[in-house]
Amino acid sequence: MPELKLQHILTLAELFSKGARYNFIPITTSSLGKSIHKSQQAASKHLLELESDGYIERIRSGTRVSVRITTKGHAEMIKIFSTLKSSLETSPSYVEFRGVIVSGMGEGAYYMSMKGYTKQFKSKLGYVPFPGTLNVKLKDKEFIEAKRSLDAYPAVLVHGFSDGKRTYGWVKCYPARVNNSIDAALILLERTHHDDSVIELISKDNIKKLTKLSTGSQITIRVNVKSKPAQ
Amino acid sequence: MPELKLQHILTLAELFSKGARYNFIPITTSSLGKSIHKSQQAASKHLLELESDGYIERIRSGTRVSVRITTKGHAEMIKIFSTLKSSLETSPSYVEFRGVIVSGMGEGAYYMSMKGYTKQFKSKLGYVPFPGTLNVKLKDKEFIEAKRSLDAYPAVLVHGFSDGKRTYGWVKCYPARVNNSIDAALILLERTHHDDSVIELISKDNIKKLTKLSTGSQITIRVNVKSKPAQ
DNA sequence: ATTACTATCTCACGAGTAC
DNA sequence: TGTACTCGTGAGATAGTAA
Repeated sequence: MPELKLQHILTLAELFSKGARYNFIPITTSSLGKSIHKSQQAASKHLLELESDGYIERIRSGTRVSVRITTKGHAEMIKIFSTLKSSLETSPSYVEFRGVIVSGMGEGAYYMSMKGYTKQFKSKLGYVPFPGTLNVKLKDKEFIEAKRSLDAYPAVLVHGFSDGKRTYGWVKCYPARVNNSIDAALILLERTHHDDSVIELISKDNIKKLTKLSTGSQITIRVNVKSKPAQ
Repeated sequence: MPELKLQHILTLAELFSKGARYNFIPITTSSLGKSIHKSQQAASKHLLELESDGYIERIRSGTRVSVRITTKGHAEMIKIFSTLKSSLETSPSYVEFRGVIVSGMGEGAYYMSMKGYTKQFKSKLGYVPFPGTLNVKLKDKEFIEAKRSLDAYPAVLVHGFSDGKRTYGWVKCYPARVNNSIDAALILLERTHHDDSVIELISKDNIKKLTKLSTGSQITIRVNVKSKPAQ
């Protein structure tokens, strides 16, 4: 918990940038005000307060005023910096879904077994999925919303195709982990037959068998989002 | 220049810590208030404002409220973090003095040539100094103050000694660079004959000859302070 | 040209409280 | 339990201005 007032952070940072850590740096309140996008008066007050709180020292030589950051000021800055750093770093980079298994093999299974798809699964995911998708019903709004925002993240794109009679839409695959043990892929279909509250998973193996789970069981799915969302 | 209000930084950092970057995290305003050391009302207002500014999203499921940080919120946090990071990193870690040469060889030269000192100089600095100290008169207050605070930093300590008749005080040596070209050492004496506005330098060679400077010339001395001041 | 005072305004915060 | 309204207080910012 920093004792340094939040509104002084940028002022102190500016002084650091000017090299005021170990040397007295001449500075005017109006130039400082410009740097921190505040008025001259605000800059003056900041210096006054930083000084009385022991974060900086000041020296006047006639008209010139020079400022140096104290050890305490340095320490305080590091403290805030570390707080932000750790809060940014401890942030896990996956999207998690929780829900219950609703059906073993829906009609999705049929489509996903078509040659036009399986060829691409093999080359892009490295395997031909077990014939049957696992459908998971999301119960909480936050997971449904999370599913909606998933397509802002990079995915493995399996293109649609045509078999002469009709066309089949694209499939976006998000490598995922089920119950922190089974590798799978969460798939988003161009043409889905489910509402937003259901997600579909494919996997090399039969997830239900491997996990000994059945319809009604609760499961957790994690999708890694290493990179930043496209924007 | 962050658009994020400064008072929201710690709130947003707290949400990051709770893992709200990629997932909706359930949170109550009172627990959040405690975390940021503000009231429940303040926390509520922060969330409201962060939401309307587009830094977070919220979802209510009945009584439960979940929060997720948006890409914009993430970017803004990174921006502030980078600002602080660069201001801390660009900070040079030396103390600089500027002044004019005032005398070639003062009485300091006599003492510094005594065996009791030269033996230690040889072993601790690696050389026997040129017989003669360079005295530099500091004109600006900030340099005089900088000299005073110098002894908070680690130095090479040359112990005092006695020759039977009298004792000679310790000498603190701060490895330094003159005019960014000559290696030397700024020395602080236990018993000095100068006032605070004069610094003394010793060097392996004759600084004046090497730099072709003479009494009255302006010179710059840098003393590295890699480590943090003792405190 | 400076710095920093005074007055004024805005807004962040907490207390109380409705829902 | 929760959230978030209103209201009062005071801190932070600016304009004007003295020195």
